[in-house]
Amino acid sequence: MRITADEKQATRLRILAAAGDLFRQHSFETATTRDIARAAGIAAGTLFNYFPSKEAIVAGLAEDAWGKAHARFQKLSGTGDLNETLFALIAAELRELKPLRKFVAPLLDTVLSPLASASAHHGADDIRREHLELVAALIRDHGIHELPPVSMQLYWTLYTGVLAFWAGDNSPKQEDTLALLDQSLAMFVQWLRSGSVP
Amino acid sequence: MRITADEKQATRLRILAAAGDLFRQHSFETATTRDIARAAGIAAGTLFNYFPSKEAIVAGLAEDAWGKAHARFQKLSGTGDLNETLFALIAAELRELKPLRKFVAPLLDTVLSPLASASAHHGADDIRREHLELVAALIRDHGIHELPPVSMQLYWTLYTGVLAFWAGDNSPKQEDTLALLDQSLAMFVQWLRSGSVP
DNA sequence: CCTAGAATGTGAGCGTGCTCATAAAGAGGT
DNA sequence: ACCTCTTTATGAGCACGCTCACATTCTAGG
Repeated sequence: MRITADEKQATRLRILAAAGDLFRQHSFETATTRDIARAAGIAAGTLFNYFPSKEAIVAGLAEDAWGKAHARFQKLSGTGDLNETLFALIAAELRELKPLRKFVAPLLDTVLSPLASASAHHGADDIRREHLELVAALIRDHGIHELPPVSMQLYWTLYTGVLAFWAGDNSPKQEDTLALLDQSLAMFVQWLRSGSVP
Repeated sequence: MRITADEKQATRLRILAAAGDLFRQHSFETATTRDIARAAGIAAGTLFNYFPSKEAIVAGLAEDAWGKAHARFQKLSGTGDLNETLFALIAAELRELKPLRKFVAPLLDTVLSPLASASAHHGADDIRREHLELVAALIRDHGIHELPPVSMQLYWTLYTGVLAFWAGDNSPKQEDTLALLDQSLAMFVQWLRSGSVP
């Protein structure tokens, strides 16, 4: 049984589409892997030839969204101050992630504290690395070259905190999240500057 | 079948002790609820008359530790500045939580983003409320009365971030965690002051 | 064509956390 | 003593995520 790369890619996309639909209609917990497999037209076990775990399916959906957001951000990357630039980046991410808002929580538990778990989670780790490299580059571009050692850990904590809040934010247009994001970045950038000047 | 409150309390403590031992010997995931029940001398189902979920057992262990830490903190609550006071509080907590360090991670996933889930998790929610009230009181005691609206959300994000780091910190005496805690509090307090002065 | 071998699909089955109908065991009234 | 009623303990059983021995399907070499 040999199958073309096209067919494999098609199956992968069918799984992602089916999973997205079911996660939206039900929830991450109530949509079972058996349901997803049936909706994608494959056997229950086959699902795990494509994704090593249920969470990895969400990571697959999320990776797409993050990729799109970064592509879009690179294009209109203006020349505001650091605050505004970071805000624009994360706002772009939230925009792309919006369809996944209700079921990204499982990912946060996985992506969150991975200071010890180097490459435990496959797709999720890439998301983290890519985002952090992008942010580090932006910080450098704005003239801050000597970061306090724990800077990026602190940044990541604040970033995931905003995402966690956003996932449960029921204010009209998730405007409460934007307020929290604004304050988080203000605090972080102020601290960055005060730490690198002396 | 009626049982004295003493017997119930004794069973509860036997469960907590057995669970603590097994979580330490194995891990949160590999120690099964059946194992815990057998070690406590009860049937598998009886366990769930005492704790609504496996995570709730960890919450029970943790609640004890947090309580002890707060009691100890109240006694030697000196009159340092806000930074030092918060550092002392959290350091006291970490000291008491140390035996649980390897398996508190499941709690963080539960306690972490609970901005939406009002009272979803029983013991865990109490831990959060108690800690936040204590911190809010300390902030007030140090002359800061008008908190920016998202202050406590930001604080909680930083606090759980430190705990998550600590849970996976393999540096000699978890000294890396203390460095992160120091910086986190410095950033937070600096931001608090700059926000409440104007 | 045929056949050997490799890659992928399949679903029965495992161990898990947790539930629920039922059994067992007191406390209180007569 | 006896019966009733309430509370707790029990373990068979459920649905889940995931695994693995096997079936199935295609390619390649003759």
